[in-house]
Formats: sequence, C-alpha cells, structure tokens
Amino acid sequence: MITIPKKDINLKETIECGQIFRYEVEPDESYTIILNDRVINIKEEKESLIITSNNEKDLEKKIINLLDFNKDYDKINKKLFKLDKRLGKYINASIGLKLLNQPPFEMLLSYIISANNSVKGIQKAVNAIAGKYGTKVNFNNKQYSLFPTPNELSNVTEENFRELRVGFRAKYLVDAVKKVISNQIDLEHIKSLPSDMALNELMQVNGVGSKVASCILMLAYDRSDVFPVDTWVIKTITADFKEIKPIQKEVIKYTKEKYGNYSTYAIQYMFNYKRKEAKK
DNA sequence: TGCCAGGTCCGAG
DNA sequence: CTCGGACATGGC
Repeated sequence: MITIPKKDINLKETIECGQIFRYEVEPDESYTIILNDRVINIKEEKESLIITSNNEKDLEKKIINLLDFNKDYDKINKKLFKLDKRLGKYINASIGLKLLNQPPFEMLLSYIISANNSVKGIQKAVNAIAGKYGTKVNFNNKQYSLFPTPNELSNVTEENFRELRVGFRAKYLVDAVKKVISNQIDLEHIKSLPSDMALNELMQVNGVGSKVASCILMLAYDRSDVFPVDTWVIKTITADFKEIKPIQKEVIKYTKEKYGNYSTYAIQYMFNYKRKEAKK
C-alpha cells in the first residue's frame, strides 16, 4: 500500500467521465482499475489517495503518470479562462478532472469500438475481449483479466471478435492487430511524431478516423493540441459558440487558433459539461 | 418500440 | 470534396 497527496484531483469526475473503460466502483466508493500489467485500487481520502495493487513495483510512478499529476491544472485552467471568458462555466464543471494517460494499444482498440457506440456498450465489449484473451491476475481474492497484448490477439478472427459483441467493428479490430504486429503501425514511434503526423499514422488503420485518432493521441500520448470533436462538442458549439460553424473541420480550425496548446482541455471541458448536463 | 450511442466507410453527385 | 446511408448491438 502507498499513500500519495491527493492534490486537486476529483477522482470520481476523472474516472467516470468516459475516458477509461476498464474500472469498477467498489462498495467503499474506491475505484479498481485494470491498467496495463496490473490491477490497482485507488481510494480517495480527505487529503490523500490510498493505492493498493497486486504489483507494487514502481506503483507510485505509474499512478503519478496515470493521473497526470505532473501537470499544473490550476495553471491550465487560469490560462484557458484568460484566453476566453466564456470557458468559465465549462472549466468550473470540470474542476479536478484529469486527463488520464493510458496504454496505446488498449486505447487503439477501445476507441475503434467506440464508433457509434455507447459508453456501456464499449465497456462491455472491451471487457469481453480482455476476459477471453487477456492474462489473468489475482487481486483481493478476485480474478481480473488484463487487456491482451497484440500477440495475444494475433490469431483472433473477425468472427471471434464478433462473438464478443463488437458488431461491425470486428473487421477493424482485426486490421488494427495485424498492422500493429506487422509493424505497419509503430505505436512506440508515434510518441516521437508531431501530432499531425501521428494522426495520419493512426488513421492508416481501417476504422480509425479523425475523431478516434484524436482520442488515442489525447489519452495515450499526452497531447494537448489534438482533441476529439464528437457529438457532445458539436452540441456545445451549437449552443454557446455561435460564431463557429458546428462541423468538425471548422471546430478544429477555430479551437487550434484560439486555444493553441490548451485546446485539448478546452474541448474536454466542453464535452464533460454537455455530457453531465444530459445525464441530469 | 424506435431512437441513438465519444464515427467511419463507401459510393454518388 | 462534400453529403447521406449503412453498419451491429443494446440501453433507455
């Protein structure tokens, strides 16, 4: 067990805003997250986070990275507000929200599945894939399945994926696995690419368009200059940013020009605000 | 019951 | 290049 200062994170907001799919809420309101090579439980206390895992090697480092604790969100938020006062209400709806840093391969497959799907549907499919093909680990007397590696999925057919209720996206998953294994897509190399080239690299995979590629870059590659423009963001633009045409291309252009290297946060706050508003 | 979900692909104009 | 329909599945 380790304890780290909680800082300004709102754990619930961060975990439940739709950016991570493989987690469970425990009876004590802590979160159990399956991250890469291990299972981690995070419990929020008044001033700290209590972390346990089946594998405590480098655990603190992994948590700091996962929860994006190396960034100063207060500074980011102040900067955004200065750039555009209208962002105030969106920022305030997302205080304590951190953009998680997650594994590239898992994000690639998860967001392929996300296309025209609901968060619940995505969670089901991703968990089914892990349950069937991922390595099993034990934690707190329970068995969990890690997300499979590319090799563990190398022989999975379109039909196999379809059995796990991924629908028409099955062929896209097969294509993604194939291109990762054959190194047609180098997930490691993408780290060193500028964002526009990284987007193009990811979009070589069938089923990965601009929006999905942006999600992957935002969540697995720590970019703050790319951002997904989805249905919720379009709704926000339509409602509150009437000078922008509510179509993806125009929103991207405007956002980059106005918010620059803070674009990702601005868009994520808009997304979160609108999605929360709809939930009520 | 029918609509829609953190879209993308494909073919037509 | 832009636009509309198809696409699997399940929750509400």
